[in-house]
Amino acid sequence: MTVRTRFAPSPTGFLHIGGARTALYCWLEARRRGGDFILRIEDTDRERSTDEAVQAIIDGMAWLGLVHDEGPIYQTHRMDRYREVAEKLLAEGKAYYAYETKEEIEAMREAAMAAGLKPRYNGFYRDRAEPLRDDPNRVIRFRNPSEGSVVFDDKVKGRIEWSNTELDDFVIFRSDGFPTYNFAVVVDDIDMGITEVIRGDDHVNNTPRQINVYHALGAPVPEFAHLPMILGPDGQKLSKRHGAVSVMQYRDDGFLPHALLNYLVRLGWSHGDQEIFSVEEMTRLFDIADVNKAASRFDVTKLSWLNQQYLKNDNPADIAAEFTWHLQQAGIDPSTGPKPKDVIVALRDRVQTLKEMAERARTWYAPITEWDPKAVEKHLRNDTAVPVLNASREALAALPEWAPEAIHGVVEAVAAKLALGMGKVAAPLRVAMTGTQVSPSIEHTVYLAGREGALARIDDAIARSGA
RNA sequence: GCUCCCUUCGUCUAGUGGCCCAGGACACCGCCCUCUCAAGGCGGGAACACGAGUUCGAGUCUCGUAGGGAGCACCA
Repeated sequence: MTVRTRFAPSPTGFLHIGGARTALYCWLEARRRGGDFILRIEDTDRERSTDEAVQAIIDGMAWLGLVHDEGPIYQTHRMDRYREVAEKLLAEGKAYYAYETKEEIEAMREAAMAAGLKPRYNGFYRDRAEPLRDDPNRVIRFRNPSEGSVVFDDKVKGRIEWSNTELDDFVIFRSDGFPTYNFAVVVDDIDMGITEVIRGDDHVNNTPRQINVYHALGAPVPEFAHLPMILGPDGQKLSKRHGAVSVMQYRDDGFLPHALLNYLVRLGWSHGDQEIFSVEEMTRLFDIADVNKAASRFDVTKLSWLNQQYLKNDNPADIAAEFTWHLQQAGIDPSTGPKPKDVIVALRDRVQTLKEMAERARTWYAPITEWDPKAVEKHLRNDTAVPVLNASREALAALPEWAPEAIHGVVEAVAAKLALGMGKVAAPLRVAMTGTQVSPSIEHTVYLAGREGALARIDDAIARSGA
């Protein structure tokens, strides 16, 4: 039987970090085992579900490259099917109608709590052969086994046993005619042939009752794998106050999709001491059974390190498009300066995100507007600055080929000619090119300014030297 | 309250009874390299929650304690 996994978010917001990891694990498990990955939208909560959220989830997954093989399948399109299955259960006596009001149920819960028991439905209508009647409070409840226990072997948590006496006859169809989650998921997972249910561990408690529904329906029970939560850096539940929780926010902040994927795959899973995994390696090495049981914390610092690893090792041409997008986001017109891929080569050892890179690249796409007074004072207004600038200008103007290596040769030649150290030559040039004391290596800094730009900036710097 | 789950350096983790007076990575500190800033190299400090037990031997198995989490809806 082919493996089939699914990612089943409810469309009530953007795709967040936790959901993305769940989707990643589902996707990887399907890929490694040659199976299918299905996207299902759990939109039966009419109050909170929105079309924008559906789109946001699809966009987030597309950016990450987590493509589904089937779907999206919408639960709201399957109402007739849920009804049909509920009718079947009713006919077989595996479910029954109940008529308590919400207030009565609430009173029941409170009484149980007061008695030190867990709040459960008391089964009032369970064995009462009352004729069907119309009632605004009519719901359908599942007839849960009253004895024995449910045992399942969770792929990440291990063996879990649950006594049926802990479970009550839960509602499978609400009075408003909509199915409830615990019922709809089972019907969906059966119909879609899901073999591995991979989801957040906030669902472990639901699993035993769902397994009972599988049994009632005579369907094979799938494998379950419950993933531990991803916490914020402070160990608290991840939320907006921790900063970015939306996957798309990470794109906006300058992270590469595969860097995020790499970070996420290592959060709760490992393969020996390996830290860097290409997507291809992940699909080969990842095994849901190797996932850790304990929750983990989200650490942007390590994500940033990983992001830089990819910035440094990817082919610049491959990330040029993503970088160009960031230039535009920063209000920079890429056509007014050097080729993005050249900028990447110069800056990738110096920044951790594409957003930072775009910011630092600004100096080559527009005239210098701010001169650091300290830089001007220290490196332009001294005895050697003007001679260095003049000699450099002359050599640069005569350079046959405008390339970093050639420019490096010019800097060395000027240093030799004036009997100065490299630093004495690079510093004034750096200030001339950027107005600051910090930039990539001097040959790249000059190169990126372009010949015309570099000569003009040198002239400007000489003017500012006070000479 | 009840049920279930979790617990190795600050963080992510390796570890499946002897290879562990616990390894890697991020972060941090120091040194080296160096045209600035980085990147890189080398080195350093830093953890088995606690207590019993099983065993010749426990981070690894069992029980308990403490701490943390999840769920207990006509929400998913």
